[in-house]
Amino acid sequence: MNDSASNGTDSGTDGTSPGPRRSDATRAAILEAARERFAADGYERATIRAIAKDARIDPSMVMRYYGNKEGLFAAAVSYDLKLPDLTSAARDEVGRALVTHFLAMWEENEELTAMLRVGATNQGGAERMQEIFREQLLPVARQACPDPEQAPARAGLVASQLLGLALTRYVLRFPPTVALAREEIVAWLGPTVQRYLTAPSP
Amino acid sequence: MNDSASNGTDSGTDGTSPGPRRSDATRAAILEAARERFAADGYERATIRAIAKDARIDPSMVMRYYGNKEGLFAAAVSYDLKLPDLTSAARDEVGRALVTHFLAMWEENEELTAMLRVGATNQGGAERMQEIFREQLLPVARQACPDPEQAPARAGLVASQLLGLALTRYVLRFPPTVALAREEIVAWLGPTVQRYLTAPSP
DNA sequence: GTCTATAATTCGATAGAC
DNA sequence: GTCTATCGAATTATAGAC
Repeated sequence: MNDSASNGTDSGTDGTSPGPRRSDATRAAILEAARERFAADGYERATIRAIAKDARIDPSMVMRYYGNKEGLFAAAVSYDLKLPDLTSAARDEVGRALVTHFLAMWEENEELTAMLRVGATNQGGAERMQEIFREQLLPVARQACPDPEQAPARAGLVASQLLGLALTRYVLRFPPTVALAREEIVAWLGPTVQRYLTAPSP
Repeated sequence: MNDSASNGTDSGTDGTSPGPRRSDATRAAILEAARERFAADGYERATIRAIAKDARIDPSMVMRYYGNKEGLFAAAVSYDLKLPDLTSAARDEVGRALVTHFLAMWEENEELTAMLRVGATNQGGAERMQEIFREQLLPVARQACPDPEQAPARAGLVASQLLGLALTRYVLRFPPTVALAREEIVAWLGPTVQRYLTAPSP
Protein backbone atom coordinates (compact mmCIF):
# COMPACT_ATOMS: atom_id res chain seq x y z
CA MET A 1 0.00 0.00 0.00
CA ASN A 2 2.52 2.56 1.09
CA ASP A 3 4.92 3.63 -1.55
CA SER A 4 7.73 4.81 0.56
CA ALA A 5 8.73 8.23 -0.54
CA SER A 6 12.11 8.36 -2.13
CA ASN A 7 13.18 11.57 -3.75
CA GLY A 8 11.36 14.71 -4.64
CA THR A 9 12.43 16.01 -7.97
CA ASP A 10 9.54 18.39 -8.05
CA SER A 11 9.48 19.58 -4.49
CA GLY A 12 11.91 22.39 -4.94
CA THR A 13 15.57 22.65 -4.37
CA ASP A 14 15.67 22.66 -0.63
CA GLY A 15 16.61 19.17 0.31
CA THR A 16 15.03 19.20 3.73
CA SER A 17 11.85 17.47 2.70
CA PRO A 18 12.15 14.16 0.91
CA GLY A 19 8.59 14.74 -0.14
CA PRO A 20 6.38 12.34 -1.98
CA ARG A 21 6.69 12.36 -5.70
CA ARG A 22 4.00 13.94 -7.73
CA SER A 23 3.45 10.57 -9.28
CA ASP A 24 2.89 8.74 -6.05
CA ALA A 25 -0.86 8.82 -6.39
CA THR A 26 -0.57 7.39 -9.88
CA ARG A 27 1.82 4.68 -8.76
CA ALA A 28 -0.47 3.68 -5.93
CA ALA A 29 -3.45 3.58 -8.27
CA ILE A 30 -1.54 1.35 -10.63
CA LEU A 31 -0.57 -1.08 -7.90
CA GLU A 32 -4.07 -1.28 -6.57
CA ALA A 33 -5.51 -1.92 -10.00
CA ALA A 34 -2.79 -4.48 -10.66
CA ARG A 35 -3.60 -6.37 -7.49
CA GLU A 36 -7.25 -6.49 -8.40
CA ARG A 37 -6.63 -7.67 -11.93
CA PHE A 38 -4.03 -10.25 -10.98
CA ALA A 39 -6.33 -11.55 -8.27
CA ALA A 40 -9.29 -11.73 -10.60
CA ASP A 41 -7.67 -13.00 -13.80
CA GLY A 42 -4.29 -14.48 -12.99
CA TYR A 43 -1.00 -13.45 -14.49
CA GLU A 44 -1.51 -14.12 -18.19
CA ARG A 45 -4.99 -12.72 -18.57
CA ALA A 46 -4.32 -9.62 -16.52
CA THR A 47 -3.08 -7.31 -19.23
CA ILE A 48 -1.13 -4.15 -18.68
CA ARG A 49 -3.67 -2.35 -20.80
CA ALA A 50 -6.56 -3.41 -18.62
CA ILE A 51 -4.69 -2.51 -15.44
CA ALA A 52 -3.85 0.90 -16.82
CA LYS A 53 -7.43 1.44 -17.83
CA ASP A 54 -8.62 0.58 -14.33
CA ALA A 55 -6.11 3.03 -12.90
CA ARG A 56 -7.25 5.58 -15.46
CA ILE A 57 -3.80 6.24 -16.79
CA ASP A 58 -1.93 5.43 -19.96
CA PRO A 59 -0.51 1.92 -20.38
CA SER A 60 2.90 3.30 -21.14
CA MET A 61 3.08 4.74 -17.64
CA VAL A 62 3.02 1.28 -16.22
CA MET A 63 6.04 0.41 -18.27
CA ARG A 64 7.77 3.60 -17.30
CA TYR A 65 7.31 2.96 -13.60
CA TYR A 66 7.74 -0.77 -13.37
CA GLY A 67 9.79 -1.70 -16.39
CA ASN A 68 7.83 -4.72 -17.53
CA LYS A 69 5.00 -6.96 -16.57
CA GLU A 70 7.03 -9.07 -14.18
CA GLY A 71 8.27 -5.98 -12.41
CA LEU A 72 4.71 -4.80 -12.02
CA PHE A 73 3.63 -8.09 -10.52
CA ALA A 74 6.57 -8.16 -8.16
CA ALA A 75 5.76 -4.64 -7.00
CA ALA A 76 2.10 -5.45 -6.62
CA VAL A 77 2.69 -8.43 -4.34
CA SER A 78 5.75 -7.19 -2.52
CA TYR A 79 3.74 -6.08 0.44
CA ASP A 80 4.96 -7.81 3.56
CA LEU A 81 2.43 -10.27 4.80
CA LYS A 82 2.80 -10.40 8.48
CA LEU A 83 1.10 -13.16 10.34
CA PRO A 84 0.77 -11.72 13.84
CA ASP A 85 3.18 -13.14 16.33
CA LEU A 86 1.54 -16.29 17.61
CA THR A 87 4.33 -17.29 19.91
CA SER A 88 2.42 -15.68 22.72
CA ALA A 89 -0.75 -17.63 22.04
CA ALA A 90 -1.64 -20.34 24.46
CA ARG A 91 -0.23 -23.61 23.27
CA ASP A 92 -3.56 -25.32 23.02
CA GLU A 93 -5.11 -22.41 21.19
CA VAL A 94 -2.53 -21.92 18.46
CA GLY A 95 -4.69 -23.78 15.95
CA ARG A 96 -7.68 -21.53 16.36
CA ALA A 97 -5.51 -18.42 16.47
CA LEU A 98 -3.76 -19.40 13.26
CA VAL A 99 -6.98 -20.03 11.37
CA THR A 100 -8.50 -16.80 12.66
CA HIS A 101 -5.58 -14.67 11.56
CA PHE A 102 -5.28 -16.48 8.28
CA LEU A 103 -8.90 -15.76 7.48
CA ALA A 104 -8.57 -12.12 8.44
CA MET A 105 -5.55 -11.71 6.20
CA TRP A 106 -7.22 -13.20 3.18
CA GLU A 107 -10.46 -11.32 3.57
CA GLU A 108 -8.81 -7.94 3.73
CA ASN A 109 -6.03 -8.48 1.28
CA GLU A 110 -6.57 -9.15 -2.39
CA GLU A 111 -2.88 -9.63 -2.82
CA LEU A 112 -3.03 -13.14 -1.45
CA THR A 113 -5.67 -14.26 -3.88
CA ALA A 114 -3.57 -12.80 -6.65
CA MET A 115 -0.53 -14.71 -5.49
CA LEU A 116 -2.34 -17.98 -5.18
CA ARG A 117 -3.87 -17.62 -8.61
CA VAL A 118 -0.57 -16.69 -10.16
CA GLY A 119 1.27 -19.36 -8.19
CA ALA A 120 -0.89 -21.97 -9.88
CA THR A 121 0.40 -21.15 -13.35
CA ASN A 122 3.56 -19.15 -12.86
CA GLN A 123 6.86 -20.40 -11.54
CA GLY A 124 7.77 -17.12 -9.88
CA GLY A 125 4.43 -16.97 -8.16
CA ALA A 126 4.79 -20.48 -6.81
CA GLU A 127 8.23 -19.70 -5.45
CA ARG A 128 7.07 -16.56 -3.75
CA MET A 129 4.28 -18.59 -2.20
CA GLN A 130 6.84 -21.02 -0.87
CA GLU A 131 8.89 -18.20 0.58
CA ILE A 132 5.99 -16.78 2.49
CA PHE A 133 5.03 -20.05 4.02
CA ARG A 134 8.59 -20.83 4.95
CA GLU A 135 8.95 -17.50 6.64
CA GLN A 136 5.53 -17.35 8.23
CA LEU A 137 4.34 -20.86 8.92
CA LEU A 138 7.53 -22.74 9.63
CA PRO A 139 8.45 -20.66 12.71
CA VAL A 140 5.02 -21.28 14.16
CA ALA A 141 5.38 -24.99 13.58
CA ARG A 142 8.87 -25.00 15.04
CA GLN A 143 7.61 -23.60 18.25
CA ALA A 144 4.34 -25.44 18.53
CA CYS A 145 5.26 -28.96 17.58
CA PRO A 146 6.87 -31.36 20.00
CA ASP A 147 9.73 -32.54 17.83
CA PRO A 148 11.40 -29.63 15.98
CA GLU A 149 12.67 -32.03 13.38
CA GLN A 150 9.11 -32.64 12.32
CA ALA A 151 8.32 -28.95 11.97
CA PRO A 152 8.52 -28.85 8.14
CA ALA A 153 6.14 -31.76 7.72
CA ARG A 154 3.75 -30.27 10.26
CA ALA A 155 3.88 -26.90 8.54
CA GLY A 156 3.24 -28.63 5.23
CA LEU A 157 0.13 -30.26 6.61
CA VAL A 158 -1.10 -26.97 8.01
CA ALA A 159 -0.42 -25.29 4.68
CA SER A 160 -2.42 -27.93 2.87
CA GLN A 161 -5.46 -27.20 5.01
CA LEU A 162 -5.14 -23.42 5.05
CA LEU A 163 -4.34 -23.00 1.38
CA GLY A 164 -7.03 -25.49 0.52
CA LEU A 165 -9.48 -23.30 2.33
CA ALA A 166 -8.23 -20.27 0.44
CA LEU A 167 -8.41 -22.13 -2.85
CA THR A 168 -11.96 -23.35 -2.47
CA ARG A 169 -13.27 -20.18 -0.84
CA TYR A 170 -11.51 -17.35 -2.66
CA VAL A 171 -10.36 -18.80 -5.97
CA LEU A 172 -12.64 -21.64 -7.03
CA ARG A 173 -15.47 -20.20 -4.97
CA PHE A 174 -17.23 -23.42 -4.08
CA PRO A 175 -20.65 -22.24 -2.94
CA PRO A 176 -20.76 -24.29 0.28
CA THR A 177 -17.31 -23.12 1.29
CA VAL A 178 -18.08 -19.51 0.47
CA ALA A 179 -21.25 -19.74 2.52
CA LEU A 180 -19.46 -20.76 5.70
CA ALA A 181 -19.25 -18.12 8.39
CA ARG A 182 -15.84 -17.24 9.70
CA GLU A 183 -16.62 -18.64 13.12
CA GLU A 184 -17.72 -21.93 11.60
CA ILE A 185 -14.48 -22.19 9.72
CA VAL A 186 -12.47 -21.49 12.84
CA ALA A 187 -14.48 -24.04 14.77
CA TRP A 188 -13.94 -26.74 12.16
CA LEU A 189 -10.39 -26.03 11.00
CA GLY A 190 -8.95 -24.85 14.32
CA PRO A 191 -8.81 -28.33 15.83
CA THR A 192 -7.39 -29.72 12.60
CA VAL A 193 -4.53 -27.27 12.55
CA GLN A 194 -4.04 -27.74 16.26
CA ARG A 195 -3.68 -31.46 15.75
CA TYR A 196 -1.29 -31.10 12.81
CA LEU A 197 0.93 -28.91 14.94
CA THR A 198 0.86 -30.48 18.34
CA ALA A 199 -0.43 -34.06 18.18
CA PRO A 200 2.05 -36.91 18.30
CA SER A 201 2.76 -38.59 15.00
CA PRO A 202 0.02 -41.01 14.10
CA MET B 1 -2.16 -43.92 -24.24
CA ASN B 2 -4.43 -46.19 -26.24
CA ASP B 3 -3.29 -46.43 -29.76
CA SER B 4 -6.23 -48.60 -30.50
CA ALA B 5 -5.90 -50.59 -33.67
CA SER B 6 -7.06 -48.43 -36.50
CA ASN B 7 -8.59 -50.63 -39.05
CA GLY B 8 -10.11 -49.51 -42.25
CA THR B 9 -13.69 -49.79 -41.20
CA ASP B 10 -14.57 -46.18 -41.41
CA SER B 11 -18.26 -45.99 -40.91
CA GLY B 12 -18.05 -42.48 -42.25
CA THR B 13 -21.52 -41.35 -43.07
CA ASP B 14 -23.01 -41.40 -39.62
CA GLY B 15 -21.54 -38.38 -37.94
CA THR B 16 -23.03 -39.04 -34.54
CA SER B 17 -21.46 -42.36 -33.63
CA PRO B 18 -18.37 -42.93 -35.69
CA GLY B 19 -16.42 -46.11 -35.37
CA PRO B 20 -12.66 -46.21 -34.96
CA ARG B 21 -11.12 -43.66 -37.28
CA ARG B 22 -7.83 -43.87 -39.00
CA SER B 23 -6.83 -40.75 -37.13
CA ASP B 24 -7.42 -42.18 -33.69
CA ALA B 25 -3.75 -42.54 -32.93
CA THR B 26 -3.18 -38.91 -33.81
CA ARG B 27 -6.12 -37.79 -31.73
CA ALA B 28 -4.90 -39.75 -28.76
CA ALA B 29 -1.44 -38.28 -29.10
CA ILE B 30 -2.91 -34.79 -29.19
CA LEU B 31 -4.96 -35.36 -26.06
CA GLU B 32 -2.04 -36.78 -24.17
CA ALA B 33 0.16 -33.85 -25.11
CA ALA B 34 -2.64 -31.45 -24.24
CA ARG B 35 -3.07 -32.94 -20.80
CA GLU B 36 0.63 -32.63 -20.13
CA ARG B 37 0.81 -29.05 -21.29
CA PHE B 38 -2.31 -27.92 -19.52
CA ALA B 39 -1.09 -29.61 -16.35
CA ALA B 40 2.33 -28.03 -16.61
CA ASP B 41 1.48 -24.54 -17.82
CA GLY B 42 -2.19 -23.82 -17.23
CA TYR B 43 -4.69 -22.80 -19.84
CA GLU B 44 -3.30 -19.57 -21.20
CA ARG B 45 0.32 -20.57 -21.45
CA ALA B 46 -0.39 -23.95 -22.95
CA THR B 47 -0.45 -23.00 -26.61
CA ILE B 48 -1.93 -25.07 -29.37
CA ARG B 49 1.31 -24.77 -31.22
CA ALA B 50 3.29 -26.24 -28.35
CA ILE B 51 0.81 -29.06 -27.84
CA ALA B 52 0.92 -29.90 -31.53
CA LYS B 53 4.69 -29.91 -31.47
CA ASP B 54 4.72 -32.32 -28.52
CA ALA B 55 2.34 -34.58 -30.39
CA ARG B 56 4.54 -34.20 -33.47
CA ILE B 57 1.72 -33.13 -35.69
CA ASP B 58 0.69 -29.90 -37.34
CA PRO B 59 -1.09 -27.27 -35.25
CA SER B 60 -3.90 -27.07 -37.75
CA MET B 61 -4.81 -30.66 -37.00
CA VAL B 62 -5.69 -29.71 -33.48
CA MET B 63 -8.12 -27.16 -34.83
CA ARG B 64 -9.53 -29.61 -37.30
CA TYR B 65 -10.20 -32.24 -34.66
CA TYR B 66 -11.27 -30.12 -31.73
CA GLY B 67 -12.53 -26.90 -33.26
CA ASN B 68 -10.86 -24.48 -30.93
CA LYS B 69 -8.79 -24.29 -27.81
CA GLU B 70 -11.71 -24.65 -25.46
CA GLY B 71 -12.88 -27.74 -27.28
CA LEU B 72 -9.42 -29.20 -26.93
CA PHE B 73 -9.33 -28.57 -23.23
CA ALA B 74 -12.80 -30.01 -22.76
CA ALA B 75 -11.80 -33.13 -24.65
CA ALA B 76 -8.54 -33.43 -22.73
CA VAL B 77 -10.24 -33.41 -19.34
CA SER B 78 -13.45 -35.15 -20.29
CA TYR B 79 -12.43 -38.48 -18.87
CA ASP B 80 -14.82 -39.52 -16.20
CA LEU B 81 -13.12 -39.33 -12.89
CA LYS B 82 -14.63 -42.06 -10.90
CA LEU B 83 -14.08 -42.04 -7.22
CA PRO B 84 -14.68 -45.66 -6.31
CA ASP B 85 -17.96 -46.31 -4.64
CA LEU B 86 -17.37 -45.61 -0.98
CA THR B 87 -20.89 -46.30 0.13
CA SER B 88 -19.78 -49.77 1.04
CA ALA B 89 -16.90 -48.57 3.18
CA ALA B 90 -17.29 -48.92 6.89
CA ARG B 91 -18.71 -45.76 8.32
CA ASP B 92 -15.80 -45.07 10.59
CA GLU B 93 -13.29 -45.70 7.84
CA VAL B 94 -14.73 -43.48 5.14
CA GLY B 95 -12.20 -40.75 5.90
CA ARG B 96 -9.18 -42.92 5.35
CA ALA B 97 -10.75 -44.56 2.32
CA LEU B 98 -11.48 -41.20 0.76
CA VAL B 99 -7.97 -39.88 1.24
CA THR B 100 -6.46 -43.10 -0.05
CA HIS B 101 -8.47 -43.09 -3.24
CA PHE B 102 -8.00 -39.38 -3.74
CA LEU B 103 -4.23 -39.82 -3.57
CA ALA B 104 -4.27 -42.73 -5.97
CA MET B 105 -6.32 -40.76 -8.47
CA TRP B 106 -4.01 -37.78 -8.46
CA GLU B 107 -0.81 -39.74 -8.67
CA GLU B 108 -1.87 -41.67 -11.72
CA ASN B 109 -3.76 -39.00 -13.56
CA GLU B 110 -2.23 -35.82 -14.90
CA GLU B 111 -5.64 -34.64 -15.90
CA LEU B 112 -6.48 -33.60 -12.37
CA THR B 113 -3.44 -31.40 -12.00
CA ALA B 114 -4.33 -29.82 -15.30
CA MET B 115 -7.83 -29.09 -14.13
CA LEU B 116 -6.74 -27.62 -10.85
CA ARG B 117 -4.21 -25.40 -12.55
CA VAL B 118 -6.69 -24.28 -15.14
CA GLY B 119 -9.42 -23.85 -12.56
CA ALA B 120 -7.26 -21.31 -10.80
CA THR B 121 -7.24 -18.91 -13.73
CA ASN B 122 -10.03 -19.98 -16.03
CA GLN B 123 -13.74 -19.75 -15.43
CA GLY B 124 -14.57 -22.87 -17.37
CA GLY B 125 -11.97 -24.83 -15.47
CA ALA B 126 -13.32 -23.65 -12.14
CA GLU B 127 -16.83 -24.66 -13.13
CA ARG B 128 -15.75 -28.09 -14.22
CA MET B 129 -14.00 -28.43 -10.89
CA GLN B 130 -17.24 -27.55 -9.15
CA GLU B 131 -19.11 -30.12 -11.20
CA ILE B 132 -16.76 -32.88 -10.20
CA PHE B 133 -16.99 -31.80 -6.60
CA ARG B 134 -20.76 -31.92 -6.74
CA GLU B 135 -20.95 -35.25 -8.48
CA GLN B 136 -18.23 -37.06 -6.60
CA LEU B 137 -17.89 -35.63 -3.13
CA LEU B 138 -21.39 -34.53 -2.31
CA PRO B 139 -22.92 -38.01 -2.52
CA VAL B 140 -20.30 -39.32 -0.15
CA ALA B 141 -21.04 -36.56 2.30
CA ARG B 142 -24.75 -37.10 1.97
CA GLN B 143 -24.40 -40.65 3.06
CA ALA B 144 -21.74 -40.24 5.69
CA CYS B 145 -22.86 -37.20 7.59
CA PRO B 146 -25.54 -37.36 10.26
CA ASP B 147 -27.70 -34.49 9.06
CA PRO B 148 -28.19 -34.56 5.26
CA GLU B 149 -28.90 -30.88 5.31
CA GLN B 150 -25.33 -30.27 6.35
CA ALA B 151 -23.90 -32.39 3.56
CA PRO B 152 -22.83 -29.47 1.32
CA ALA B 153 -20.95 -27.75 4.11
CA ARG B 154 -19.28 -30.99 5.15
CA ALA B 155 -18.32 -31.74 1.57
CA GLY B 156 -16.93 -28.22 1.26
CA LEU B 157 -14.72 -28.78 4.28
CA VAL B 158 -13.49 -32.08 2.90
CA ALA B 159 -12.80 -30.44 -0.45
CA SER B 160 -10.76 -27.73 1.25
CA GLN B 161 -8.49 -30.32 2.83
CA LEU B 162 -8.21 -32.63 -0.16
CA LEU B 163 -7.73 -29.93 -2.77
CA GLY B 164 -5.32 -28.14 -0.46
CA LEU B 165 -3.25 -31.29 -0.37
CA ALA B 166 -3.34 -31.50 -4.16
CA LEU B 167 -2.43 -27.83 -4.47
CA THR B 168 0.58 -27.92 -2.18
CA ARG B 169 1.78 -31.34 -3.31
CA TYR B 170 1.17 -31.40 -7.06
CA VAL B 171 0.92 -27.76 -8.13
CA LEU B 172 2.93 -25.55 -5.77
CA ARG B 173 5.14 -28.48 -4.85
CA PHE B 174 5.96 -27.49 -1.31
CA PRO B 175 8.98 -29.63 -0.49
CA PRO B 176 7.72 -30.87 2.90
CA THR B 177 4.37 -31.83 1.43
CA VAL B 178 5.94 -33.53 -1.56
CA ALA B 179 8.21 -35.48 0.78
CA LEU B 180 5.36 -37.03 2.73
CA ALA B 181 4.73 -40.70 2.09
CA ARG B 182 1.27 -41.71 1.03
CA GLU B 183 0.68 -43.63 4.23
CA GLU B 184 1.66 -40.61 6.29
CA ILE B 185 -0.81 -38.47 4.43
CA VAL B 186 -3.56 -41.00 4.95
CA ALA B 187 -2.72 -41.24 8.62
CA TRP B 188 -2.82 -37.47 9.10
CA LEU B 189 -5.65 -36.46 6.79
CA GLY B 190 -7.85 -39.49 7.22
CA PRO B 191 -9.05 -38.50 10.69
CA THR B 192 -9.55 -34.93 9.55
CA VAL B 193 -11.81 -35.95 6.70
CA GLN B 194 -13.55 -38.44 8.94
CA ARG B 195 -14.30 -35.70 11.41
CA TYR B 196 -15.52 -33.27 8.75
CA LEU B 197 -17.95 -35.91 7.51
CA THR B 198 -19.23 -37.58 10.62
CA ALA B 199 -18.54 -35.47 13.71
CA PRO B 200 -21.36 -33.42 15.18
CA SER B 201 -21.25 -29.70 14.44
CA PRO B 202 -18.79 -27.96 16.70
C1' DG C 1 4.84 13.52 -16.48
C1' DT C 2 1.68 12.16 -19.83
C1' DC C 3 0.17 10.57 -24.07
C1' DT C 4 0.25 9.07 -29.37
C1' DA C 5 1.95 6.05 -32.52
C1' DT C 6 3.93 2.06 -33.62
C1' DA C 7 7.37 -1.67 -33.57
C1' DA C 8 7.95 -6.64 -32.70
C1' DT C 9 5.90 -10.92 -31.18
C1' DT C 10 2.84 -14.34 -30.50
C1' DC C 11 -1.30 -16.70 -30.75
C1' DG C 12 -5.74 -18.61 -32.41
C1' DA C 13 -7.93 -19.61 -36.41
C1' DT C 14 -8.67 -20.13 -41.70
C1' DA C 15 -7.91 -21.24 -46.65
C1' DG C 16 -6.36 -24.24 -49.73
C1' DA C 17 -2.79 -27.29 -52.09
C1' DC C 18 -1.38 -32.10 -52.14
C1' DG D 1 -5.66 -36.69 -43.59
C1' DT D 2 -1.85 -33.81 -43.51
C1' DC D 3 0.70 -29.83 -44.20
C1' DT D 4 2.14 -24.75 -45.91
C1' DA D 5 1.07 -20.24 -45.72
C1' DT D 6 -1.16 -16.61 -43.85
C1' DC D 7 -4.71 -13.59 -41.76
C1' DG D 8 -6.36 -10.83 -37.97
C1' DA D 9 -6.27 -9.77 -33.36
C1' DA D 10 -4.11 -9.14 -29.11
C1' DT D 11 -0.13 -8.45 -26.41
C1' DT D 12 4.33 -6.43 -24.49
C1' DA D 13 7.40 -2.97 -25.17
C1' DT D 14 9.73 1.24 -27.33
C1' DA D 15 10.41 5.95 -29.47
C1' DG D 16 9.38 10.35 -29.34
C1' DA D 17 6.13 14.54 -29.41
C1' DC D 18 3.88 17.79 -26.20
